[in-house]
Amino acid sequence: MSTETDFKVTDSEWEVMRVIWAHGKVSSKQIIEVLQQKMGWKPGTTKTFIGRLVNKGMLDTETEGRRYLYSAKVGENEFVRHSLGEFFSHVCNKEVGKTIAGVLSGATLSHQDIALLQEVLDAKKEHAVDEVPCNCIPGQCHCNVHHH
Amino acid sequence: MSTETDFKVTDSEWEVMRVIWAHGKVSSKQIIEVLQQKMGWKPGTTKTFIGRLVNKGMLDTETEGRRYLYSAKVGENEFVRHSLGEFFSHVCNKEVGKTIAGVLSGATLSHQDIALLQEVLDAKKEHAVDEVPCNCIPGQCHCNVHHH
DNA sequence: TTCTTTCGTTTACAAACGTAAACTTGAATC
DNA sequence: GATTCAAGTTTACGTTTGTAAACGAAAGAA
Repeated sequence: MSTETDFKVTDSEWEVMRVIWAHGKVSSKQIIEVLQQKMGWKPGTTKTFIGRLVNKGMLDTETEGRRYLYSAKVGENEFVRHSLGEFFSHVCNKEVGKTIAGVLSGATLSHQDIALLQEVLDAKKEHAVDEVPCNCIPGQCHCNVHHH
Repeated sequence: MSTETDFKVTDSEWEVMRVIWAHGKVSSKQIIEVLQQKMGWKPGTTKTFIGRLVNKGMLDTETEGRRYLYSAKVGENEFVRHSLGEFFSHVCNKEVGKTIAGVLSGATLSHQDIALLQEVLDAKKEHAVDEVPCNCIPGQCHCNVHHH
């Protein structure tokens, strides 16, 4: 029963979050409907995830008569950004650029996206370094293998 | 005891994988050492994770005398790319560009990285679309909320 | 050859997760 | 008012994960 937002949700819970983010404020009934469609979940299943998300402190609840209206305590963008950051903690800093280039090349992008990316990239050009320092411990990445 | 590579590892197992990728081919002793350092894991803990990775079909084992030398069945890049793809399955296609721009702006990049990214971006410019189609089901993203 | 070290395998066990039914309680209906 | 419905809460239960000790067998040391 932590009151803290620990920012850690499972894949299933993420499905629930997306419905909530999409609506902003939504009843369990609606969440259940959407996920019954997409995931084939029984109402009870969705109820469990909603409950767990409330416990994890990811959701705010607003009483509407007898029922609750759920809303997210953390915005979707912020959440995605945070999770991506966690993801990249598994990757050597030296590789981040290439990794991003990888996703980029696989993504479908609009002209607007490209303009935005170009902008960000241009800004980056200003502070580019000659070599990104490796942030891994010895033995956990190629930059720093302890060859016996 | 699946023999299939299911490409799904936990955070802890990922730590083990990184050591293996870094070395290419490595003994459990070395893995244990590295992770005792980084994670403070007891040898038994690391052994468990190695065993589970073998079961999951993520590792190849080569007998060297009595011991094993472990190596990854899947390359780190391929794996990271795959995992990132899974990650983005939680995000509306429409948002992918902005999301990438987000990580990009937070990353430390080398001149080389930037050159590569510029290249990829330029290539993307050719096939940019006017609007990225939303790939979400109704009710799970802003593009497609079912307003009652 | 016996003792000890080493390394893979088994077993352990609590917490988290996926999946869901059962229960409770206030509300709406007959 | 009794019955039914709807929604949140409890309980359930098998699997996965985190964390590790115990065990067994082979290899090296004495």
